[in-house]
Amino acid sequence: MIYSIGALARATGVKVPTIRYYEAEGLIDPPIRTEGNQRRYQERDRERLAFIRHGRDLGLSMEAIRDLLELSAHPEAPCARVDRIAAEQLVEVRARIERLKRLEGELARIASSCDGHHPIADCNVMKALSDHRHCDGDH
Amino acid sequence: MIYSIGALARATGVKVPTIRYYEAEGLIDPPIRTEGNQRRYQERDRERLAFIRHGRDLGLSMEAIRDLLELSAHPEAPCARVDRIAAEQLVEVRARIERLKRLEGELARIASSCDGHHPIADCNVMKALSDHRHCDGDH
DNA sequence: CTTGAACCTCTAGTCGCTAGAGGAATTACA
DNA sequence: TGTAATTCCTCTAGCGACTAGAGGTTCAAG
Repeated sequence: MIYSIGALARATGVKVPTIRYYEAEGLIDPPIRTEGNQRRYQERDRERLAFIRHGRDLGLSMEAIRDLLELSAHPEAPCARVDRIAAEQLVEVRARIERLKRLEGELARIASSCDGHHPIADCNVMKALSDHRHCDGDH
Repeated sequence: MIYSIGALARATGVKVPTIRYYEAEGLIDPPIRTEGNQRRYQERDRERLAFIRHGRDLGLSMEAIRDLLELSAHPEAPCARVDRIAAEQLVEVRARIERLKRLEGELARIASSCDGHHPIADCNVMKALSDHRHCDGDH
């Protein structure tokens, strides 16, 4: 199976300019070209791009993905670093969730105190934003 | 109370270059200057900056904050738009939490399947990243 | 063979800051 | 009052991870 850049984009869900960007950043190899200078990709390019996409969706940085791709080139090495990258990401995701939950609580409190009908001068949303003392969070 | 830019930074938790950036972006007014061209802020500048900071901490975009500041200049208008901005933000925050929770689940599954001791070729983390079929999420 | 979609490169813009250079003003202390 | 440390000034450039657009070329279908 041979893909044009657009076909590859459809097959992986990565947009065309993003594919070119990944190539420029060295995450994927420059593919072969047609006589007319257009990119043509193969199955293994599609697999690599799917790997990248999945990692990005999981919140991995391009840096982390670059590391993983580098590691995958040495399949005989122990996978301790692979494990660590995943674990670090998990810690970060959990922290983000915690933080967002605190924000959710405060936003819910703020938003529910407003019926949208009184003048701005009396609006509790505005008051809440002006005055941080009501918050329990540490933001 | 008069603040130098550094004192204002300490008082609000907004970093010095960020204050200058907000000024350049028109979120805060250019303050008065000393003879030697240094910025000097007053209480109301501090309040406005605290408002901005609080909004940013709640995840509001600079755009949304700009809108709110604009609205606050018309304290007699009804606060329906204020309410809508807060409600929209709440919806977004909840969506972000949902999404992150799905990622957390997948990352936990991936990370727990790896003890860090086997070769990369056999690593489940790498396999999971290469192959999206095991995921239940829609990412 | 023509037409229209998809492709090419290149530059610049997005958001919300952050870092650094190179120099001037202010403040604290002797 | 002198001087040294700190803070301040402007300006430009960089970050991550793309996205948009201009202006031109190639490909594939009919």
